[in-house]
Amino acid sequence: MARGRPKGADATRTAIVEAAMRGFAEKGFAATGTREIAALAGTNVASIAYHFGGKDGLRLACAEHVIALMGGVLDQVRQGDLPSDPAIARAALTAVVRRFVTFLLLDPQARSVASFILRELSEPSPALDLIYRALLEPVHRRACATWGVATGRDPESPDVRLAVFATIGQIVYFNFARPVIQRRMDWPSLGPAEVEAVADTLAATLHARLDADREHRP
Amino acid sequence: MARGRPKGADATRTAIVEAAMRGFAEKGFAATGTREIAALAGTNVASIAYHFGGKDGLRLACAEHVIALMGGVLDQVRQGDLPSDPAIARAALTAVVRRFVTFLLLDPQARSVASFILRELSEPSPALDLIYRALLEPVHRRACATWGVATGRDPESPDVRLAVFATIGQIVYFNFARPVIQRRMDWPSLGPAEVEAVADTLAATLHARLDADREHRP
DNA sequence: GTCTATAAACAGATAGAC
DNA sequence: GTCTATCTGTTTATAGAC
Repeated sequence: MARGRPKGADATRTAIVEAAMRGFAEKGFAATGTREIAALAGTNVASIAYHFGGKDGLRLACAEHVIALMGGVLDQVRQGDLPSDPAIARAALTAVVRRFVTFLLLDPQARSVASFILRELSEPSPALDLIYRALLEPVHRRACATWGVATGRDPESPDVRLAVFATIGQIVYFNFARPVIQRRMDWPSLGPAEVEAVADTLAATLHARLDADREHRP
Repeated sequence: MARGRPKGADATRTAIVEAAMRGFAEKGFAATGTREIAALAGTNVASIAYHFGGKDGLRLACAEHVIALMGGVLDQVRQGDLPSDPAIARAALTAVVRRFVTFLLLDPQARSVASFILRELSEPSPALDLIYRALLEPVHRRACATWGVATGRDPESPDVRLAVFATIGQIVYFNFARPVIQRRMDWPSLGPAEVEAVADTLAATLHARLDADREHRP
């Protein structure tokens, strides 16, 4: 049986998860059938129940896949000691924003990952709990800490936490509103040049906000 | 003509659309069954096919409902002449941000409306075209024009258009990421007090960005 | 216009051969 | 582990009574 993909149980698991990620991202959880996923993964329907216990188990496995994938990108954020100098903290935040928006707009895997999280936010499931604890909460907390160093403010104050959320919101918006943005910007395609323009705009907003924070609360 | 009666055909149409909006927003298009919609609307399954031709027709009818509903809110944005003074333009943008975020977070109808648009962005259908032309494009263009007055920059320059998108992104993020935000902010509920905190943060970011724009490009 | 009953296609889960 | 065949329930669409 030549299927064009590696054999073995582990390869099958991976193939199913990746096929499910594509389906869930493009059409949603309920709209993506197990038969469709199995066919896309080059296997049969029963293997989904065998490997994941059912469709819900597959959804959880996708969440773990998302965490592992995004964790690799964001580990650079969580790793290492907190910057001690405001200027360095500011540069670190800028770098994270640029790296994050580049990943979200250019990496082909990012599309399904972001879409998966977005759908979990609309229809919360146990998978969202997992993603929140392993991904969203630690990253947000670390970003708040860095923001605190950059501005001299209390990192866990409501306003700093909200400002960090607003910054994240800007970034992810450019991912999921892509069809509207491309149309309004007259961008036939969204390549590195366009991403740099977006990153420049987001960095400018970030810098303006950080500077304002430092001025008003020294 | 005999209309406005609670039991007429028009009332049935409205009830079905509103029930469908709730279902589509909470669980998605595919996951919401026609039986469930009919039951929620207090009618039977067959009436959906009778009034809308089928489930797809109901989806288009929901898009028109969204446009009509948001049109009422956004007419306040589009109405009147453009401000001529930078300070007034700045105040106008601030007011729009505050009104928009308050609407998105407090109005019960806004939740399903925003969620419907969000799902259209993930799974584009003919409804998205309609919403873009009638709603998103005019509002964004008007916001860019006001931004131009407030900062003295070219309203249709790529960076202004992107900055306006970023501002919009911040706002809508607080709508769809609500479960994550409530959890991280330790907010058991999201009422007027919490919305004001969000609005303050967004207004601060807006002001910082506008001031930076005016300084660097007088 | 509203509703019941039904049709035809679909879903996810599973038993059992290999 | 992989797969076919099948079970059970649900979906949308529709025919026809009222």
